[in-house]
Amino acid sequence: MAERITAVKGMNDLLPADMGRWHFIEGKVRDLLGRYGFAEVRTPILEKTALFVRGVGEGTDIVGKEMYTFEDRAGEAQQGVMLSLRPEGTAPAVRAAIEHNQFGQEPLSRWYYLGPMFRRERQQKGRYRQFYQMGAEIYGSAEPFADAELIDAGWRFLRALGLDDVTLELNTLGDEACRPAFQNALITFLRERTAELCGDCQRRMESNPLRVLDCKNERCKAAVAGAPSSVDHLCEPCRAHFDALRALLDGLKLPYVLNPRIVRGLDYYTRTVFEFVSRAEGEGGLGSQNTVCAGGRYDRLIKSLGGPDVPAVGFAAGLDRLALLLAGSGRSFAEGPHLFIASLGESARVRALALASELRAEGFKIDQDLRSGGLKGQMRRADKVGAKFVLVLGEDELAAGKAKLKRMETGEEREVLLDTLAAELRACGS
RNA sequence: GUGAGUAUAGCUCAACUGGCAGAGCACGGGACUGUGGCUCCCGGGGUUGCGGGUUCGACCCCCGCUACUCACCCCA
Repeated sequence: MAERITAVKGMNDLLPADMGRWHFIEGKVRDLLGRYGFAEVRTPILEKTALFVRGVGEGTDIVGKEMYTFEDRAGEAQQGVMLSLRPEGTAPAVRAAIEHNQFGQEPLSRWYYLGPMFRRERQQKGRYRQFYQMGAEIYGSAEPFADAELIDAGWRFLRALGLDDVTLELNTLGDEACRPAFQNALITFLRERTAELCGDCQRRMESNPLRVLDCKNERCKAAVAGAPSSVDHLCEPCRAHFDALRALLDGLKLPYVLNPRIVRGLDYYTRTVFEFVSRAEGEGGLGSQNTVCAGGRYDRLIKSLGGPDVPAVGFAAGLDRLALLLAGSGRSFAEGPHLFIASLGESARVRALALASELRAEGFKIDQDLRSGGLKGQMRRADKVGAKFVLVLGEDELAAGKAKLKRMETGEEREVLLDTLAAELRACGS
């Protein structure tokens, strides 16, 4: 036997049995975001590495050590260009918007994307090297109304999935006017308590002091309990923005908790940041990877990527994690056929093939067993694939232009004319 | 990148102190000649992750490797 070639580490096959959940999630993305006026954009999976270095931030872990990067084959006279599999969706969407002059043509745009992202991390529950993200972005409004509508869209999306134990956590990071002062205050505070911090945090103090606030170590948590909060160091415009957003969320009856420990891992965020966190625990939960959707405002990103000075706010949701939550919910997302046609005898088989084709053309989802076999086996098959109805087509029925239509759920069965079968199925509410 | 745990049938797991590798589910068939689910019966399926060592004998003990899982880190 030849040696087997297996999938690349951290990259999962989504098998047909999983797709019911995924279609459900993707359907809700299109439905919900469509209602809010978001239009889909699809960008390439491969981008120039420079896009992420500039857009996401050179110092971030994502860009610094998690990207799949390689040199493109060199052309005739030029050097190869460094390319990367996209690790996130915002920078590519912004790149496309700039490239196609979206900002020159529409002062306000709502875009969403959906697709695979790649990060070379050590995988664990809900964290894979190829994973799927949906993201929504609003370009062109600096006002808190944009933040509020976007958060509302994320909230309604998660509710539409039936995820009730998800909570919204909110924070603000300030902007270039007030964040430096806050960071200085924080660093001063931390320096006085260096001895109480874990090794990781002593390192983070210099590299990314905000992260110390997010440490799970109990001693660190205690040490930073009285740390300065970004909310207390906001400049006047940032404070007004945050207060207005909170009032708008209250008006939307959208519950949230303030969490000063939320810090985003991407450099481009300003002002508003938020996370939707799943509180489900145990088998159906997500363990430590429980942030299911997260985002914030990034007013400087478009300009820093060479576009006009246009403000933006957006979020991304991890679809693998949502699928995991749905899988643990015990709900069924089976996509069974309307009708399974069971045929007996060669001429009935021939008729069944044509009948299936006609009904499929009418819009019905039809299944049949393509192997010859007894009625029992075909019934079992129909049950297994979750068919709502079974049509039993034998030689006797065929001669009379009839067949028996059985509703699987109740077992009731009655004769129907083949000519009126489509109308019958429609009437049955299938 | 760091730490811990696990590895036996497609899946979930058994197998006493080292003594013939098993069950449930799933799959196929039958009980029921043209009626699914429930029940009962039968069946196919295995290099016990890989390599070495100890032993009369290894799923079991020892060493190495690999993979996976969870956690840290990071993030959605």
